[in-house]
Amino acid sequence: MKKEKELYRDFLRSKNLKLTKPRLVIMEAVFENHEHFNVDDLYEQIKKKHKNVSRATIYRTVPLLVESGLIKQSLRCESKDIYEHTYGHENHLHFICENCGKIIESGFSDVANLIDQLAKDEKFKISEYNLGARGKCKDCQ
Amino acid sequence: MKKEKELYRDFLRSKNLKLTKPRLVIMEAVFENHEHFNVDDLYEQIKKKHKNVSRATIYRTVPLLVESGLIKQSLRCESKDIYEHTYGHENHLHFICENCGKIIESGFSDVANLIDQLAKDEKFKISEYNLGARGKCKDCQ
DNA sequence: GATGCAGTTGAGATTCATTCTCAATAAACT
DNA sequence: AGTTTATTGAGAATGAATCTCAACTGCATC
Ligand SMILES: [Mn+2]
Ligand SMILES: [Mn+2]
Ligand SMILES: [Zn+2]
Ligand SMILES: [Zn+2]
Repeated sequence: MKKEKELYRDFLRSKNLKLTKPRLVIMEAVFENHEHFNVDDLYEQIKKKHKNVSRATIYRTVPLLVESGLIKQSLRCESKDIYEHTYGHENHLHFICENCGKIIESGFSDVANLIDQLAKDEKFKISEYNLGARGKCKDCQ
Repeated sequence: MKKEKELYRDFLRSKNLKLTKPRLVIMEAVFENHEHFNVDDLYEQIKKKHKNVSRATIYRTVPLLVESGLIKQSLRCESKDIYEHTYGHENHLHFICENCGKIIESGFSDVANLIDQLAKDEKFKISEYNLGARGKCKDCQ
């Protein structure tokens, strides 16, 4: 079984939640592509494969995927919360173009090291970084 | 005249916008306290001083304040956009406690320098940094 | 300090992402 | 298979943010 499915199943079990068909379909869709996505993107992607799941269920499942550590919420874009699967991927930061909506990924570890130091100074325990910037991509300036 | 009012007036003039009473009331309210705020906070604050301004006008004015450089949008909190006046203040990043909601401010420039370099590599023009982390403050661990 | 014009306001309607409700259904365990 | 308990889908509800438009106001000009 794929590592992420195992992790998901164990996570659900640990919370007395059931590994249902919709929950599996959603999780698989999330790992099917490597783009950042919002709930509606996911809904359409799943619909295209004729494995329909309601929006309500996607809205309910995404927070579970976040809690399980498989995906992370990213900077919001066009008034919608966006996510990306992060399990098995390097941390990185996001540059979001305010004009065309494009998301550019960039390095992370140097920035994270610096912030870790600042957090340490404040005795703050980081659980999730929120790092990026808005602006104009090179095509939109 | 206060420096920020001057800057505001010049900004408005440069865009052929009028310095109206509501716009002035809102700007003054923003500089009256040093907390992070959302539109509703501002609305209530202004109402308390009996200088009522409609929510619609606040929603219309806040983006102008952002564009003028007097305030910045910060990390959103409880599904609402939050802001802080930044004119005359050092840039800083935010550590948000997931438990008690406290916002801790910390240094910035080293982190910004690093990110500036990464953005330069991508030919990305930053208009707004979005830097911080969620986690637990020292009192909540 | 009256006039004209373009930008502005407030109130309420509207949009739209997200959350909620609840009756019907499915997973998990014995 | 039967029992229990969580889950689902459809649509209603919520609420932050935006839009509409008739009445109003800042401001430049005379
Ligand atoms: Mn990413
Ligand atoms: Mn701050
Ligand atoms: Zn762009
Ligand atoms: Zn705390």
